[in-house]
Amino acid sequence: MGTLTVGEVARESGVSGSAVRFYERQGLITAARTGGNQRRFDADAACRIRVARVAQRVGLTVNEIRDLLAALPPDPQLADWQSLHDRLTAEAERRIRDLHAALDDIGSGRRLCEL
Amino acid sequence: MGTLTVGEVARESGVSGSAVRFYERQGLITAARTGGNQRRFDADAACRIRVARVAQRVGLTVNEIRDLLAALPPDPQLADWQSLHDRLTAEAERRIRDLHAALDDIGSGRRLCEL
DNA sequence: CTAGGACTTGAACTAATGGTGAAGTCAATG
DNA sequence: CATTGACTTCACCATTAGTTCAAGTCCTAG
Repeated sequence: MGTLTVGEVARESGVSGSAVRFYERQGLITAARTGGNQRRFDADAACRIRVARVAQRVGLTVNEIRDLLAALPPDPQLADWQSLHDRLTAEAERRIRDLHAALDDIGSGRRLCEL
Repeated sequence: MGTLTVGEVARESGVSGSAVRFYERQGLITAARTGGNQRRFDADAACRIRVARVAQRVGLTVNEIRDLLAALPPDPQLADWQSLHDRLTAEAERRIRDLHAALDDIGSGRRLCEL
């Protein structure tokens, strides 16, 4: 039973209202509707958005974040957040490894550029 | 005195002809023109493009790569490529540090998500 | 000298990304 | 019961990195 409005979630998560609606359209968060068709969010919505913003810094797209958050059940427990954290961490580490691989390719400058 | 056509640079660098023209428009490479207005590239053009592609993997945009390559003189020497390499490496390392910072933020899961 | 493959331009198009804005509707309060 | 702020949808915007198209021009090998 959601109780939070778009504006409240926006304030709690630090993003704009239009972003909150955008994230709902993209499936990062879900909302119940009032009789007057307004969105009402659960307490974990702002939380999901905060995680999403960190995930964006890691370089995940909104689509990838949707998939990541899809693994999170409604009314998530500590262990659920923990496992999300682990998956995000793993992804960040994978991207760091990719950058190191690019660095190695740069290092082999001769292969990059025979003059 | 450029001698390479668009097609030759494309083959040597592994990108399409339209991409070669695109990179010229964006200032990543420069071309002389024949009497008949065709592009003729110097030997370092394919080289620049290979560097550009690695830079893209590092996450630089075409605009950023233009700025990076702007530091490379015409007829670049080994030391010029070396310094380019160093700047690109520094940029990659900066991005790796950003990812580590994001990882740290994830680590502070409690701050991310008070439930 | 001529055939045809490679080249020229500029504009339109693609496709993804991450939202924002306008016009109109709802709801809580004084 | 009217105001006002929050809400609604959907179309649109801007950026990024090219690709594609058409109509025409160049250049090189035979």
